Amino acid sequence: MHNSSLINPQCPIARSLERVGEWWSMLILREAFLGASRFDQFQKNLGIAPNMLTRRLQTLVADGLLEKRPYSTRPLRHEYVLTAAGQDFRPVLWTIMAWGNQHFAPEGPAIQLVDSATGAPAEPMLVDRHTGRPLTYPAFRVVAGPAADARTKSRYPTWPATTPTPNPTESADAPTGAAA
Amino acid sequence: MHNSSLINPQCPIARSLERVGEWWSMLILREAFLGASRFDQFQKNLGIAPNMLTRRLQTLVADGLLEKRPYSTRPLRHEYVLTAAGQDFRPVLWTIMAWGNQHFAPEGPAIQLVDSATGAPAEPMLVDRHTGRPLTYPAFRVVAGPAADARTKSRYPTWPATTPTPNPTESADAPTGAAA
DNA sequence: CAGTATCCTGTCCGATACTG
DNA sequence: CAGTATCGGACAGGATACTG
Repeated sequence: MHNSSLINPQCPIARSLERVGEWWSMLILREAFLGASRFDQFQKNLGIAPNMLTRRLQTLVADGLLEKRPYSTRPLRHEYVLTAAGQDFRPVLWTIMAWGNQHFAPEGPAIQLVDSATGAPAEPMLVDRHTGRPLTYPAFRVVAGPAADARTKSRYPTWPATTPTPNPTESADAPTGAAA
Repeated sequence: MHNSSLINPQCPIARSLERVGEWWSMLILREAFLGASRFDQFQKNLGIAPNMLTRRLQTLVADGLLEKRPYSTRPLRHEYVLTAAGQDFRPVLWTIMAWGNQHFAPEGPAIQLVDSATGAPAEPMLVDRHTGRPLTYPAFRVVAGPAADARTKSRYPTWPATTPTPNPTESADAPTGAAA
């Protein structure tokens, strides 16, 4: 999408999608996590057209997920390495991978997470970093945060649950409370 | 993308992207988690053109993430509810949300995860479901799984680390081992 | 209210050719 | 090897009109 977060410019999901929503972007990041850093590696491993690779690489750099830095000066050559923000995308990729394995890999996983030391397969699960409690629904839910604007507040409950101004179209069919 | 997993048809990330890679798909799922189920709700909350909504809803139903079921018979009306596979997408959305809040919300989070009972903000972290250990890199890594084909095996290390047939283009610059 | 049908535009993307 | 330039096709997506 071009314009994107027309209605919910604040939504962190929409904002993330603006950076990595294009099809190739996530796959390029996947390759970066795999160890690729040079133009050629991305191109061969992905089978992406060079002009598209250039474009996606540029936007990823512009968005601060990859850093372009010279590894040779004569001739001038660059490699593309993950920034801290890019590195932080790893859990997202791992979560997506787990979801894909769960539902779209009837033959079993083609790739999977394992303990590097023992090789034991690991299964990703979300917990709260502070308490360690599993992040399940409806024990946890998504609510408006401190920076929420009026529109966001009207669409997401606020906490504490002071019967937030309900969205008329939704209040009827969200019995236990809505999330995400 | 149309054709998509040209080179890595096995990759669970690519397979996931085939289902939810279109821009609107994830946002529609976000709305579904928020409680939306009717055509009108999706349309109003997203500001999406009705024909696009129809298309995306159809693919999501076809892919088994949403279920279309009648809630009225005269006139015939349908609602779109999350299937089990759709519900399982919630951790993905929450992880993306956390990443977006981390890096693209300088003003603070507009929405956030909280404990439904206490309202205490929660911060998602990935752990292994079986051992509870934090899924960090490089303690954990992505390797070829049991269903990996030849190409996948050549691109991902296998475990135990019997010096997997290294990808010539990558072996040089992946010192500690590559992941994801 | 819950969509379907039609038309149009933008751009993602692939293919190919070219350059230092 | 690491890209840039150009061309064309397919389709996502928007706008609008229409229906029971």
